[in-house]
Amino acid sequence: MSPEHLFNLLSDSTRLRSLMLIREEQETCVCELTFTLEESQPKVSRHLALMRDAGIVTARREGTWMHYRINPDLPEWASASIAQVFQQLHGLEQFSNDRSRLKTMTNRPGGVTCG
Amino acid sequence: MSPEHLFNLLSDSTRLRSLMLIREEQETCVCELTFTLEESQPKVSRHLALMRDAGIVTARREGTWMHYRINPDLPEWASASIAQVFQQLHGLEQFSNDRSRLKTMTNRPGGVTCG
DNA sequence: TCCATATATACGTTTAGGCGTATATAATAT
DNA sequence: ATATTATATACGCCTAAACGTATATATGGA
Repeated sequence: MSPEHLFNLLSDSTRLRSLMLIREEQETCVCELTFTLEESQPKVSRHLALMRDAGIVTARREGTWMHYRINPDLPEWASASIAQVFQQLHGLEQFSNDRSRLKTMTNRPGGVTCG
Repeated sequence: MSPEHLFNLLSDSTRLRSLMLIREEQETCVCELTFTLEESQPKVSRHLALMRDAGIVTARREGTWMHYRINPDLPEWASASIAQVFQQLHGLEQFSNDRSRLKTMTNRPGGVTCG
């Protein structure tokens, strides 16, 4: 993955907000993202697929749920850039609002089942 | 400027390479960028105009030359993100090659004329 | 005034990318 | 088998954005 490609993925609102939540929560399923972003399920899935295909996130199935997390095997420049960027964006209102909204969600699927 | 917008600007190769050089050199004129990137003058100018319009770089005229530098008045999250990202990308071959090529350029217009 | 150099912009074309909607797949439960 | 829930993908449409080429603007010098 080239830097240009990474930044292109970060340049869409749905993807950036999703990624911020995924990172915050370690792992997030599609239904949590559609709820939080208030976007349609196909829209969220499509954007997650783009990030998955690019290798920026990985997917894990648990029953009918798909849990997404940031790919732990990203090249150093990529994971460091993401980590630092997200630290800078964390305080912005948009992302703060998203985190708050996710907390209001009921019936969230359980988190990591062990390791 | 939104984070999405910033990342969109960083997602094009011509803009990203230009910005890396501008940051490295503090200030860079259009002719230095067209020489280094081996791209057409209109193409480089167009991309610089996009970054200028977005407020990510500023332009300073000196005779017929236009010198571009990173806008010192960017919001904190933006300037910090750029600084950290660029630190991570600095070692990548593409940008290292660009820096080397710029050094081979003769007749470069003089740098900052004072302050 | 006329020319050369450096840079910017306009125009038309082409491609990439996002969207809504419909539908397909996958797992689970009845 | 069928239904339900969660997710993914396909299709057609529409807009944004990049490109090459031509041209306009701006500065400085003869």
